[in-house]
Amino acid sequence: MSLASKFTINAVAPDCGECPIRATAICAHCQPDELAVLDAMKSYRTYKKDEMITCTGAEMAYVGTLVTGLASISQGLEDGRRQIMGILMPSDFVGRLGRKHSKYDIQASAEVVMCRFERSAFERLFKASPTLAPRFLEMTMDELDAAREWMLLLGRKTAREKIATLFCMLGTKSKSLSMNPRSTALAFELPLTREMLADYLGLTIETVSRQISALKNDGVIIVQAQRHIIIPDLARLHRETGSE
Amino acid sequence: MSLASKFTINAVAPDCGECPIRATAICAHCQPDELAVLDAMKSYRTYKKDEMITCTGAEMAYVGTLVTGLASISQGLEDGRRQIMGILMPSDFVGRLGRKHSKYDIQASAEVVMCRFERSAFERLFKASPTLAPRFLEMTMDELDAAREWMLLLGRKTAREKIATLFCMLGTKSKSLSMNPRSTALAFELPLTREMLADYLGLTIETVSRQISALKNDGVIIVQAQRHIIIPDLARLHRETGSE
DNA sequence: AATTGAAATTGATTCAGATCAAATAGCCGC
DNA sequence: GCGGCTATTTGATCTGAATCAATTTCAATT
Repeated sequence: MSLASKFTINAVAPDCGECPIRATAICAHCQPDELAVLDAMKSYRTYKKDEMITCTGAEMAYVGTLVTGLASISQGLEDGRRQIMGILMPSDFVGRLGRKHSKYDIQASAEVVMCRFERSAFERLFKASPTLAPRFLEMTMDELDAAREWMLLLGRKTAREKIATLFCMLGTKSKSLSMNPRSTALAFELPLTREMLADYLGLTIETVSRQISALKNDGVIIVQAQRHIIIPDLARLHRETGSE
Repeated sequence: MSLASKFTINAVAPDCGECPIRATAICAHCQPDELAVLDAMKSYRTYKKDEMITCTGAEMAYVGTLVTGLASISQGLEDGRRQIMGILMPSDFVGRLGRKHSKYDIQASAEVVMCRFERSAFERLFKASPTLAPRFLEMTMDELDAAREWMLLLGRKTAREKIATLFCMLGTKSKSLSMNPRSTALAFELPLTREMLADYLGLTIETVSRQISALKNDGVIIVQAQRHIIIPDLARLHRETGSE
């Protein structure tokens, strides 16, 4: 059986030892005994693209880790304006401990597999565990740093700088994952629609589209098939971000 | 000796039992034995108005709690644009555990007294303590929620809504502290200059000033002596925030 | 009370990004 | 390969907030 079918089709929870995000999720530092407890508690669930994982005010029966796919955390104003506060990627944790009702909308933007734990049971284990809390704290502090970096972007950067900053981040991430980190040119697949980009960057889709075109025309990026972005020179792109 | 002179003039650390923020700071849940350790470790330091408590890239020898006064956490773009990511008030914690160098500028906006701990010693105690980490996690999650709420404000609210949202928050806080929470009218002292308001809300000082004047002309707020704000009707102000 | 300097307001104008409105490009099922 | 989608790009115009430019207010000092 392929990994993909194991994780996305059957939604049968495989052994934690085979989990692709074992080293980076909330369970990263768990010892075998704790892992066995989590293993027994967990259940997998698949969410289709665009399905809501939770929404503002809803009771959260489960917390858990995003195993595969992509999701957004967002908040809306009732007139339709929406701001995405974060993009959830594999190994990110979903659910705020100690809170019964969600403050945010969390929506799958691609098919998602979650490794879920019943919330109150998880909270009990969390209190007793020597490894879960430190890892969770670390992850929460990283999220806080990311949120603050985004506040600078939302409050003070121009539309062009916003796009450049996001592409620079995605490029840097793809570089760190790539085989050949010495090469200056690099590429990545944009996992977000123009609408999500707009809601993430505090812009409209039209402005997003125009600024991507402008960066393309200026040779800072190469756009292939709308979603495939090539960065010929990351340092050049970085100079467009307004930072440092 | 008055409390004020104890905390702001001599900067001699008083006993934790007398500390005005004992119940809400990171030490809130400490038992007497732990408190004694913290008591022995702590030192007080005063920062003058506008003094930098730390700045981006600087090594943080100390972490600690803001006891009195007010400070801002901010990040700047080298062309002078600046975004305030948070306002630190008494009982807020300063310093990110596990990080040697500050990512942010932290500046006193009024005379500040900090209750400080040598960073590495505090981190050692933190790992061993049964009460510090849960409290710190709780505080960090609250900061993350606040940051995300601010992302919605920065990315999607109009200038008028931004001002209304901040005033509504300050008004609500002052109401919860007030003697007479039943009264609909309430007042507070704005602790921020127009420049800080602008850097916090992602606006210019001119726009801040214009929108405050507009809310005043529309009877939503009453402004006395530039910094003293009266809210005749909190529900009316809330309707201007764009939320809910 | 007069002086001074910073903080805040107000006015005139500009401009970046939003809004309104087509046109074009991909994509899926048939 | 052909409709019928939806996503995206591009164009024209409008507008909210920024910028530029004076005042005015206030607080501190003399």
